[in-house]
Amino acid sequence: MTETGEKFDRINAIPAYQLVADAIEREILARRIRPGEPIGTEAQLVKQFGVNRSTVREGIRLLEQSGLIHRDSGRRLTASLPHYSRLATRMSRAMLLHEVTFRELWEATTALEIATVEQAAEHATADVIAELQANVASTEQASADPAAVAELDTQFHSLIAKASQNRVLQLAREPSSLLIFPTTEIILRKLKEGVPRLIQAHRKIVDAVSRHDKEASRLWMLRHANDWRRGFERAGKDVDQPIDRVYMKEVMTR
Amino acid sequence: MTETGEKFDRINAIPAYQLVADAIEREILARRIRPGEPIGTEAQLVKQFGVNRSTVREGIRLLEQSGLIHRDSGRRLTASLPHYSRLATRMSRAMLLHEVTFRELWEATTALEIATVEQAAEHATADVIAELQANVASTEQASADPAAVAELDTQFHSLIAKASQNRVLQLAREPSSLLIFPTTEIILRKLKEGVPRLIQAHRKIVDAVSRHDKEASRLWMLRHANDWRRGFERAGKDVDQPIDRVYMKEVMTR
DNA sequence: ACCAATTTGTCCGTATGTATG
DNA sequence: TCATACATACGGACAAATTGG
Repeated sequence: MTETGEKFDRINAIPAYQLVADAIEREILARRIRPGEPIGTEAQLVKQFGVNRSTVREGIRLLEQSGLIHRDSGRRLTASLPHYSRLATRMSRAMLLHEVTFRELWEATTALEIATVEQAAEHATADVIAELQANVASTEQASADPAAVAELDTQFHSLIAKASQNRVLQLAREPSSLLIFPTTEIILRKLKEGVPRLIQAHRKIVDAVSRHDKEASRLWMLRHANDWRRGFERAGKDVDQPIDRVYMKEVMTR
Repeated sequence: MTETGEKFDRINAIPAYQLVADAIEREILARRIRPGEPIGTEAQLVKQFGVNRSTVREGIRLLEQSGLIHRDSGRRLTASLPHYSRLATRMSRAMLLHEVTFRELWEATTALEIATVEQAAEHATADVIAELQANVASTEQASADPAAVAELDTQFHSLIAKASQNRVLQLAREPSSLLIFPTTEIILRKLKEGVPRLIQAHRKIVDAVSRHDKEASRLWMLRHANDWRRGFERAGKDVDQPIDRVYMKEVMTR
């Protein structure tokens, strides 16, 4: 394979479409093109890069997927901030393909939710607290409908993340939460006592957060997480099995 | 714009290249194409989808970027597991573009590293512990060279994540660690006492993990994190400023 | 180690639908 | 309303690289 007296490195010809994508990406990351600004039309890019139209288009597809560019009202290509949800969805899919277990998900999610609620207790504003209270009220109203409660539970934890005012935590918690919260519905459907316990935990958490009580926030989030895992086990699921893809339809569809 | 007596919904024509990408993605996510299996040649896809080759190629670019498909040694397209590092890099870039602050990064990273080291204390095997000990020994050897120490520090925390045997934590911690660990070098360069303190913390953490002592692991990781933040402040940086893109070159280059 | 078939990378030209001014 | 610009999609072509005898 490799000759003894090699003098030259292997030439790795990078495809032109990749170079096009790299060039545009560099401009955006270096902030020479700001989010919201137009990239230019395909014809302009063809002229600037000196490659064919098809090549430019392939390059654009690469960036489109990563969320760095975005076609505005159908037409113009503009630079954009990659949105969290998009990235989170990809991460979730990767986790599914890697067949992670519920235990792994639970451990990570618990740690992240606790860290998040502690920050929420520190930084929550009146606005967000009002939203949280509204959420808890809605959950009480919907307590007979497991699907609605599960949906509101997901929203509750997103609001806590919003209250934390920490975008890194928001970003880090989203992929696992996307995977784990759908199981809430299954748990609630099987366990009668699930809904009242969930509502109590949520109410206590909102109380603690609104009092800026970090310790109580942490404690109730921990209890909430433990309930959740116990619910999973009592629903007859094995925490060491890969999470069931059957229940994850919502993650698979874009 | 909208007429009063509308009978039909707006037709949103999804581009053909997008449909091609979606179709292939569905097959992979549904496990009808397993990771490692070939997708087929472009010509075959042209025949199956009944679209032009350029269209197929654009669709392929979308999947290529998301990591679901991969060009093997030659040119063949095969399905693949999206690798963590690839996704983590994208997340890191998103954080940079969103101009997150060091404080946000520090809070999230601290929470994640502590959760990770606790799991490591529970699940670490002899193999990984040996790797950790080797890492600490190397760090002691290299203690005069801040760049080398920073590099080994990053590796140390990756090994802790490996020891945790929790892939979700591994995935969740990587984006923020990619951003925060490069600052280590800057801190170490400015603060003489940084290196010995880092080495001591690492040694204590390895000790605690190898004794499966969760409490001690947590404690020393927390101290390590606090050192780090104090170092950042003493190096004259403001924790509430967006992280400096100047120091993040390594994240920007693929 | 050579050769033929296949496959990818790139290019050209063209047609069509549609958003914008 | 209409003209223009632009993105989408198609068909065909050729050179270089890879594959599999």
